[in-house]
Amino acid sequence: MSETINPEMQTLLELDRVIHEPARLVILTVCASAEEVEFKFLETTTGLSKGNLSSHISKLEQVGYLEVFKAFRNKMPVTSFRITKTGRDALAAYWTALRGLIPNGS
Amino acid sequence: MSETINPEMQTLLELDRVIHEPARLVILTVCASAEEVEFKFLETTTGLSKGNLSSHISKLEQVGYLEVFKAFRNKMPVTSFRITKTGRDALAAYWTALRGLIPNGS
DNA sequence: ACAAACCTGTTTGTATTGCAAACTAACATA
DNA sequence: TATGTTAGTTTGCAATACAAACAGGTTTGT
Repeated sequence: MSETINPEMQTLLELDRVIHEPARLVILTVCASAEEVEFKFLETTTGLSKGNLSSHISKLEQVGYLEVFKAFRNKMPVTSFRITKTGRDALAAYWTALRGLIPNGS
Repeated sequence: MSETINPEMQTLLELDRVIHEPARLVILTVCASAEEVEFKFLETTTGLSKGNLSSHISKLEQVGYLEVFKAFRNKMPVTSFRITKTGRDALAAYWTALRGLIPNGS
């Protein structure tokens, strides 16, 4: 009945959608490159608007890819993030999946 | 005012969203691998539902990445697609962009 | 001849996103 | 006091993704 579905297609269709969103991929990548990252830093390095950044971060927190730390510095709120092991693994898996999908030539 | 934004981040955030959607990436990839592709073939090779497939194809047609040909075979409607030059170029550009983004190691 | 089932797609309705403008809250400065 | 700044969240809207329902026609069975 059902002809076989190309496994590469399957892989593509099963990509982690949380990470696949470019804004979140950027955020997660930045977080993966440092122990701990602050909101303001993310804002400037990514160029995302505060609101957009805030909601994408919420999503990443929801799914457990990021931990959020709230504190005060000079009496001002400072929110920081750390990527979790789950998040790091998910990111690695995403890149691995993509690496397998990209065609060689042009 | 604005501290510089990492150019790799920029690249990521500027990925062609039409192609970035996995379903459409699959469709376009299949279409790029053959002269002409039929709806039914796409349905079975991609595993997408008819409705889903239909609307993604509409989108790809809208932006000029796909041409649509309607005909009848054995009295039944048969819809076929060809990737356009624009579409092929966009797909190549997408892969090129990604290739530059994927980290080497794990 | 007639209806039930099937084929090939499209349209519709819903739920989820992505996004930035508007907002909150607290501190700084004049 | 009031005016602005910093740091982030919430709200509201537009765009998307998705599958269920639908449409138009053909074939099969009786």
